[in-house]
Amino acid sequence: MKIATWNVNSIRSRLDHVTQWLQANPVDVLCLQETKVVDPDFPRSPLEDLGYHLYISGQKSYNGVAMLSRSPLADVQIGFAAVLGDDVAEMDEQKRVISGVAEGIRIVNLYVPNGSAIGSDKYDYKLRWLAVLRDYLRAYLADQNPDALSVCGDFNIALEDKDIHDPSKRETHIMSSDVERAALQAVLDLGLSDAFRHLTDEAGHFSWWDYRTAAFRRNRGWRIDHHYLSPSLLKRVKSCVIDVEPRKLEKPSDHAPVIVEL
DNA sequence: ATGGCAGTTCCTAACTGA
Repeated sequence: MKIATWNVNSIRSRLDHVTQWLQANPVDVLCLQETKVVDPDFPRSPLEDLGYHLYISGQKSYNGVAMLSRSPLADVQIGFAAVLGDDVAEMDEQKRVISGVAEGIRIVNLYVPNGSAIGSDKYDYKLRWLAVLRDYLRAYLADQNPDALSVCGDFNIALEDKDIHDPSKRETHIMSSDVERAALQAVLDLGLSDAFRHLTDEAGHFSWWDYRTAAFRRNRGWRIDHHYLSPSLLKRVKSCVIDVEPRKLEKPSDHAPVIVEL
């Protein structure tokens, strides 16, 4: 089973890239982030014509997540409140969370807040959001027996220095501060492991490159798009690959897709 | 120290992203 995650930076601007990529890489489930479109305007037909079932949660201009699956997903749940109740409804105003079950695996698709700048209001929101995420994933893990939880998406955090082209300023940079890393690590301490790092210790593998300063050509990137697996799934992982090919196209997303095979 | 690139909308300026 292949599951992919890809921040497309607008599904309408990236529709051709996504359809071409799916034809070459017919994964079982594709999780998209930053679709940037309200649900009635989501370009469903070109993706359904490829044989995918669509599950979407979008908003105007910003954020937005979607799941494409070759087989229908069971028990699709949108937002934190679907699991944690109305106490966290405020956290669902930004559309960043969707999940569903395929082949008995609960697949969660996340777009973690960027955080803007350390100490900003958006940064505080990012940290609060990650605290809610921990409660949300704990509930899914408690539900699953045996454990079968796969969590992917754009995490907007690089956990290790080897996930950053230049870690020299990492403590003052958004996405790499100790506080952000600790907040994500607290989530992972529930019992989730990075599929990519399970398979390689190598530095220099990135999933996002700034549009500016020819960052992709110089491979000045960050590895911030991840697949996290519960223990029983980690035993089944065959590969976890970052596909840099779409990043080479004209008008690309600034992120590359990441594919895990179980 | 700054801005650089890209997408979207209240669209030719301002915002958000990372």
